[in-house]
Amino acid sequence: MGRQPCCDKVGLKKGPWTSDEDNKLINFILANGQCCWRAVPKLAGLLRCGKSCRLRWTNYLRPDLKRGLLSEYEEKMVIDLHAQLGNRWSKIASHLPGRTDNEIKNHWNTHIKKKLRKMGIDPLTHKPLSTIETPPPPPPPQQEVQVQNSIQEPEQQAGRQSSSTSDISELGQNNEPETLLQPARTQDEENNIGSTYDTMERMSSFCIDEVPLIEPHEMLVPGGPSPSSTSTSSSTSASSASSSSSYGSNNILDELLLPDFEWPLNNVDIGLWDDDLSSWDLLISDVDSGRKQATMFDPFLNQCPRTVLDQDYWTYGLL
DNA sequence: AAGGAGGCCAACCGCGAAGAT
DNA sequence: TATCTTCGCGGTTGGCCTCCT
Repeated sequence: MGRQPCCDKVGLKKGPWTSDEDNKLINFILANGQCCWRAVPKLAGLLRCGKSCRLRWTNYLRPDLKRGLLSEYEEKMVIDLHAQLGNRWSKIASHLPGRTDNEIKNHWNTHIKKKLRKMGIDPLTHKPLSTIETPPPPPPPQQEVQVQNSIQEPEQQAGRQSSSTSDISELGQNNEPETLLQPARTQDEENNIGSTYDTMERMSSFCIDEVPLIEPHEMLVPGGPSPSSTSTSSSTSASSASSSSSYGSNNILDELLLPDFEWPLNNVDIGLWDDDLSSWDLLISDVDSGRKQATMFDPFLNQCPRTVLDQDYWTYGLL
């Protein structure tokens, strides 16, 4: 059977996204949630294929994304996870809230690989490049246990960053060759890894990876809620937007007119794309504690379709 | 200051998996 | 069961940016 192209190539735009396209996509997804991606471009009024929209959203526009370089701790997690999972970037990314598989993949290829090689470690196998130079491995503790420790004691890890090299080396040496060369794992093993990193995921307490899926019949049709109305203060919150993007998408929040939505700027200064998510946490915890602050979001909550907003994780996640 | 080289990263491509018919 | 559709993943590419000469 012939495989159909993901979209009609004719007439569809490719290449860097413009801020206008970003706005359309953001507005559409904020208003409607994620539905079938194939339908998104049409409904959002974009000349892109659904795949492109999904990528743009997941890799760049999602509000929960962290921007900027991976921290030492995140980097170490990536290395540990890569040793266990191999090039399964999406799996690795799922353990690093706010990071995308693409981002991790890029970081791996551009930074970590080099770092490891510099340290004398083969980034593919996580074993020493030259076994001659390395001392015999210490009595092998369980690798999973080691990883678990590294996750459960982030502060300690940070405190002994200088020893991270040896940690990684040990990790590599402790790996059975077949484990290293066979990244594929059983479901049980993956669950194990998942539980291993639960702590990390809980630490974040903020993951809106799951923008609610909605049924097509629940979807609002373009251009979303009251496209004619203009946001009064969205640009204020955008003042701290990260500059990490190139290709004309910088400061998209400066231009982004979220539908009738005012960020609660009186109390919390939030940069949507700030590296520091503490403001988000503050916001979330405010909402969480008895939802006293729920009124902060009224303007937006009232404007969005119920199918989207009456789900707790959506409310907590995005707002 | 100009030009070249390499780094970096957003986006694209093609494949496989999973679900629907 | 076979075929089709859609989505997600991993590898790769293209082009901007920065550094070096």
